[in-house]
Amino acid sequence: MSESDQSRVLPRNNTYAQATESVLREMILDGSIGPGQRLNEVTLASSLGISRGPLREAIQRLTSEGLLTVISHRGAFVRTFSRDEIVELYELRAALELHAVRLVCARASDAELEDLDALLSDTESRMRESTGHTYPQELDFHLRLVLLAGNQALMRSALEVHRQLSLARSMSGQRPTRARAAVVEHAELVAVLRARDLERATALMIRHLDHSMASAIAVLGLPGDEDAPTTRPDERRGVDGAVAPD
Amino acid sequence: MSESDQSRVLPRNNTYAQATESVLREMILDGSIGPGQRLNEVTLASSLGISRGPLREAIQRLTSEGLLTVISHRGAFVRTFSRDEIVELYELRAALELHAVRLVCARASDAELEDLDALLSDTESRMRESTGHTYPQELDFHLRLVLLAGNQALMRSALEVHRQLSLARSMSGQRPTRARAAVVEHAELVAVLRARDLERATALMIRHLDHSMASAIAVLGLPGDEDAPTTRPDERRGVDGAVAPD
DNA sequence: CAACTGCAAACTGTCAACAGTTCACAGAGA
DNA sequence: TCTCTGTGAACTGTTGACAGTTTGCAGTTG
Repeated sequence: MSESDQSRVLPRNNTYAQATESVLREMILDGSIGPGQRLNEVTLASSLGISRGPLREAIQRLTSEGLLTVISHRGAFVRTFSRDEIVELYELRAALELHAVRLVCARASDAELEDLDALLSDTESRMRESTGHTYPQELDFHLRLVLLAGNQALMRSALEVHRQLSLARSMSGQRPTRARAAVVEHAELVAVLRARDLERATALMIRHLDHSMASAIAVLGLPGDEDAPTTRPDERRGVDGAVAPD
Repeated sequence: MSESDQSRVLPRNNTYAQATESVLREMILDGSIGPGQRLNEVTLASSLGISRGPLREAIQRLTSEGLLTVISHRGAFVRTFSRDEIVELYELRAALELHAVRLVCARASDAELEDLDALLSDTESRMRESTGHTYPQELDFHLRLVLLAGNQALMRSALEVHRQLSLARSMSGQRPTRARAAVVEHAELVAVLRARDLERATALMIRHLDHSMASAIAVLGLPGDEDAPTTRPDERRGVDGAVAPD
């Protein structure tokens, strides 16, 4: 057996069900299907050129990932998110990414942080020239940060949360307006990380996520608190549970 | 329509695929199937009284949950865990539960914390009388704590990690020997939580998880670091990335 | 005796058809 | 006109059969 023949050693990945999972996920995340929309199994299967078996298996996987909701005998729907669910996702994201910051501060090499910094200024300059086409699906800054933490389980969870938030954002047709501010905050974060200042890095990450969450909720507008939309308007808690000082 | 007829309002949960998912998960977690073991689809399906379709859907779900591993054309296997994977899971668990501690400190009512405390001393006394039959699948203390954080997304992730760690532990036939010490540490944690001392609560949780991880790895024994089992024996990092002082 | 080749059994991947449920609409009755 | 009921189309849930792959074993060859 030749050395270059890798098809035997690493798990082959060529079943319709697996391929369908990826394709479907893309269709959901790029808006081809749209939140709340129902997946018609026979239509979708024939349009993908497969039968309903593999399609249903893919649907189960994506349901576990939180991108679909299935109701018995009614079908699978692209998931929608309430305001509260988005807040919950941001809190979960904070849990994961704040821990990632701790791990990165303790483990990442100076070279890795330098790479992250370089990639950031690259993004910045590309942003200045381009007229706002949302930069291609290159791995998001936050996910790169989590990647540097060197923990695959953590990475998997973070990826899942990011996908859900990405879907949630797609519920509004609007484009992100906070991209520029975000890049600045990312740069600040990397700077203190390179100085191995865990305390300030944590504080910056909390602030950054709070801003991001506020923006996401604002752009989505509405669903609001179900029970008390106006009774206690000032007590907005941040991703770490503390009441924002404002 | 009568008021007591709830079957119409909440999503009906009666498909073979969904039921099979629960049954299979139980079989995996209680050791009926055992880590590394292969799931024969035709045997398992007929023993469950269903066909392979719903079974395969359940397998996909449990694979997403990290309890199974499927290899194309070879089948689904109950997952096994390397030493490194267990460390990663404990780090992820730390991310989730440390954040839960923050949220609980900020949000949980005194009454809720009192309930947690009561439940704890209840467990303690039951432990003293019983001769070590692992107390029934009552919701683990840590999961109750996460529940108090009031975040379903966080709870779901924590539950998934706990299930994986539960499976990992089952790789050794041995019973947990650290149960008594754990209960004491739980009590300490609740005490400082009731005092709303976030800093000490965090520190206690980190210590507790470090102990738990050490115990889990010790009881599992072996796989060890692949590359350097003895070259740098002292540099053992804890769940928060810091090198334990010890 | 060791290693390679070819075959057959066992199993997974996929499909098409059947069974049961949901939903929308037409028609009857108040 | 509005509400209720029944019916049928559309769709999901499930099944059994077929196709393709893997794996172990027997036979062969060096």
